[in-house]
Amino acid sequence: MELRHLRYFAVLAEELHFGRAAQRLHMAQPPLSQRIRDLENELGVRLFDRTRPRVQLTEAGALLLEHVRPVLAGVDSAREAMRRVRPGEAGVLRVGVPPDTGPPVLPTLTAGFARRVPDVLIDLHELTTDEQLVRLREGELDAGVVRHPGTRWAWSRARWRAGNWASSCAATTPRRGTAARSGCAIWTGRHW
Amino acid sequence: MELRHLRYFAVLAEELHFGRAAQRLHMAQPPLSQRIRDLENELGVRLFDRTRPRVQLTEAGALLLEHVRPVLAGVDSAREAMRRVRPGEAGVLRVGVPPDTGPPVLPTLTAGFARRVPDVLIDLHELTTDEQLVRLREGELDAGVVRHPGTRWAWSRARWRAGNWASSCAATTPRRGTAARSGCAIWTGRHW
DNA sequence: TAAAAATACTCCATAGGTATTTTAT
DNA sequence: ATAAAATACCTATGGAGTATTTTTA
Repeated sequence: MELRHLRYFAVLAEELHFGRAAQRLHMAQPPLSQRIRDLENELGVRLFDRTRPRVQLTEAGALLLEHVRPVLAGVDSAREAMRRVRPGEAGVLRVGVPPDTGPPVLPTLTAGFARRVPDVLIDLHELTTDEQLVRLREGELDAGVVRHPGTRWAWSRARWRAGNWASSCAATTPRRGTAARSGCAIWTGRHW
Repeated sequence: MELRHLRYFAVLAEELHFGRAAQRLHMAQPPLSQRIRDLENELGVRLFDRTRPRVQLTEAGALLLEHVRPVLAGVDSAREAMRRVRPGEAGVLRVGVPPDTGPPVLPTLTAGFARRVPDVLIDLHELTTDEQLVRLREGELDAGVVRHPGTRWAWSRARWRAGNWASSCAATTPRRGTAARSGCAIWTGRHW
């Protein structure tokens, strides 16, 4: 049993739908089914009832969820504690944002990022996408925020695979001279 | 970050010695060093001080340990809860023990096993090793307890690799007709 | 019949092992 | 010089992906 299984279980317990849960977990549906099956096999207990029209938690599943939630919360708080150990160490993150990014979006982005990465100062620059690309190439920006026409961010999938998934924050490593030189906001160095 | 890393970290934090910790974890020293390094890289924090004559927890390491202990305890209690969900389901475990197994050993074994696997009844039979082997082959026993001349149980390593490590309890799956037919007490089906 | 979960397979990332080197006393 | 941890390299298990089948409403 690994945290992976518990995370998957917790999300599925919320969604009660393998397809949607897999989507939220940025993965395909079959591996999610497999991991849940593995967990059930290891514990020797059926956690979800798939016979009904809708997937439902079994009694055992509900009981497990009560145990799993504090465990996952504990892991999060451990991460958080480790972040606070190195205050300000990570330096400044220079971010480009579209010029017309209004109050509903920008505060949400910065607040969310600051909560996740408290030891990084955000240095915002209002720039068009073209300008952002130029400065990213020049190493004058560490990250760029883009608004995608669709409902999802264009880079979500790629950033997730690169290990830098940060919700609605596009972010690269803040160490100067290393990031952005490659010409995009994806960086594989540090997990946030 | 997976439970694997946290388990390794917790043991190393107790032993403060990579070699001994690896031994306790039934693994070689290099992979332990690697996993600890991975954890340190992911958290961006040094957890152990290797420069001193003895390995020591850093301040960050000590802080992490406080977070990790309740997490691991929570996982254990989750497992425990899942075990209690299926009372008696696992059936009867027929165990052979040497005829001269006295009070200090046998109660420890049975009590330890009952604590780990509360939903299995133990059916003890006093038998010599030869008799045990015969009955294991015939499917009349599920497991055999042997006393090894050395300080460790002969099967420990093998059982660990098979996923059935159970401290000082030799145990196979209690499902009749499946275990022991292979002629030994090792079974890879169910993790306890 | 349509939607959703399970299965079959393929591939790759990561964990573990062995041999060796580096480091610190 | 010795003990211990780190590194290099190889192997293999397990997890994720795609395609497909099964199930059930």
